[in-house]
Amino acid sequence: MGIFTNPSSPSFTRALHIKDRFLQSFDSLKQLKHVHSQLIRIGLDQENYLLNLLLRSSFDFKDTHYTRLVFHQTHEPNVFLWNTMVRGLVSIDCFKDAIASYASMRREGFSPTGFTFPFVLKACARLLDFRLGLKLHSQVVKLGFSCDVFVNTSLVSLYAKCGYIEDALKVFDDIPNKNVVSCTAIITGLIGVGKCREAIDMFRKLLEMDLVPDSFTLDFHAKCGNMERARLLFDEMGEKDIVSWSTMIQGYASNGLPKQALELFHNMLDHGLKPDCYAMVGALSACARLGALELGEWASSLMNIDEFSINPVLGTALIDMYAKCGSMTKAYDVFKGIRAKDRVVWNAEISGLAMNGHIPAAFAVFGQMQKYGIPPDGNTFVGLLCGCTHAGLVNEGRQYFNIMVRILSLAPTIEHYGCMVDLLSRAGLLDEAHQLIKSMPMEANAVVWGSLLGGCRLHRDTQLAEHVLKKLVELEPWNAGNYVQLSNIYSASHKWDDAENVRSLMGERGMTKLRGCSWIEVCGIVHEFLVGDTSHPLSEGIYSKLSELDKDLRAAGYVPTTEYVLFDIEDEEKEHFLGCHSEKLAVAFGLISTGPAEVIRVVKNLRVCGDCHEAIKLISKITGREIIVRDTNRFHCFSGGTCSCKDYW
DNA sequence: TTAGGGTTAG
Repeated sequence: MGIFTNPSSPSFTRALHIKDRFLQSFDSLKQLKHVHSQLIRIGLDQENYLLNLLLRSSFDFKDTHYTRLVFHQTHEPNVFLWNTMVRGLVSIDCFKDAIASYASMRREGFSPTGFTFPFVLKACARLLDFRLGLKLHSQVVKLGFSCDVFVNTSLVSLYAKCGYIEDALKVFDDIPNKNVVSCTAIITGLIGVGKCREAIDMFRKLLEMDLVPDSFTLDFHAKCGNMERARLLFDEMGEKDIVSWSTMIQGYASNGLPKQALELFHNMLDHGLKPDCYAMVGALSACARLGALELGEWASSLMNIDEFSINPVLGTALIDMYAKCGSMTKAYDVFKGIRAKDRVVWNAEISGLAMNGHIPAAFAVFGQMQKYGIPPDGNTFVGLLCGCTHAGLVNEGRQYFNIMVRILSLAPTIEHYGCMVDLLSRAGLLDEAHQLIKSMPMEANAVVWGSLLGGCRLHRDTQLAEHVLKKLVELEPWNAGNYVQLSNIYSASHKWDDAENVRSLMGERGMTKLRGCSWIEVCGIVHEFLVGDTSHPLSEGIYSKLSELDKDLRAAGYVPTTEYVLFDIEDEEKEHFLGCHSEKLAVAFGLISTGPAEVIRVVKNLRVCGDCHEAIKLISKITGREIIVRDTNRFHCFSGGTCSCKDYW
């Protein structure tokens, strides 16, 4: 007889009160333990119903020591308690323990219910234990659960995850009352084993029967890059679950729409939903793209900090956010805290250090990675080679490339060749870079040719540049950037007519240059500036700060480097044009709107201009401020009149 | 009077 069947019992009201307490969530394990002590005090600590609620809540804090204590203090556990134990262990990723708990339950003579199997089958699927799966399946049949849609869906998922799609299909076909969840399981299974045609056929069939969840279709549109269509569907959805929100946020972030991703993230919070791991990764990757450190830190604070140590995917997203915001000290703290560092975690740290110009540290972390026995992969070497490129370390780059190919037998991808071409081109070894492109086992893409073109510009090789440009135009005739770079080369060599011809060609083909744009985050708000922008509410203050700086800069010996201007116009006009490049506007805004000890962090959508680079170096000296500019290629940390890139970029 | 399967990430 349960406590709630007898309202006249003196414990009834107290038990009801405690039951209500369990309906609310607990902020800490301490609060939960307090309720547990109340149960003991009033003599209800053997009341299985209440103990079950306590056990369930205890898993929220991932403290297996305490959950076991609660379970083992029960004199006569019932099947509900056993099920909660198995379910809880699965929920905190302790799959082997969950299976062991199920085995104990059987040993103790308890017969599993329809609720037991989905939990234990999930543990089995996560461990990819096909043999155990077969045993469990036979128990399902023996105990008469072969018509239960929940149990069968778990079996479908288990077989599919283990790669036995035929068995999964057999179970699926026999489900009498298929629903949206069981259909999702089979489509995912088909995609997982690469049976995409079958997956699409199934998708179509189920669409007709209205058995495809909206979150699935949403993800489909997002993965195809069609965020407008995804948004339409999302807005039409009545009940939006956490998966739909996360899918949308992630979709925006991975389709280059970080502002929309963060807007939706805020929206989700306004709807009273707590972000899950997926939404968090989406939000962090949006912040990383925008270089929005404050926003990224705020977002991460919405989740228990331990989660970032436990879940390496979350940890990596946070490392990446800090790295892309130029805050490697914090990125390193996160890196150190991650308990089970997989290869991706190590790679993120190495790439972060490399892109921030901490090259010896990147090499050292690589050394540690090897010491811990984590085998590097191609991505590890992309990070290392990028580091070599930023520091101009040609010999080291060649060595890493050789280690990768000759010692580790890793096949270089086009990205590795791209890094090597970049490294050689920047160092002025243009012929060698060109030869490398010709010897590549695959066709060079626009990125590889683009690196060589950048080298041609840096080392004033107009002849090779013309050749490269022809290749680039073939590969991507729509890309205005190629024309602009050639025009830059001609302008810098004072070949104004040639420059004009290229620009006319652009005009004829109806192309316009991607406009320079910079962002700066102040008090959690991202401010955007275009070249010559006067739209900002504080525009007057920004321009007056710039003219004030101009005087100080000239007094400090700064001469505008007019060769960075594209057009053949008068020097005075060129200077004016340079004076309002987006990165300078963002820096000036940072100077007037942040405290004197704050670091100014700017992100630019193109490479930082050479003149701005010189000017910002001096601005950092004159104002005594640390200024970090992230461009499409690397970080420039300006301090005391110098830049971390040592003028090599 | 208790609870369940699938989908979204670095």
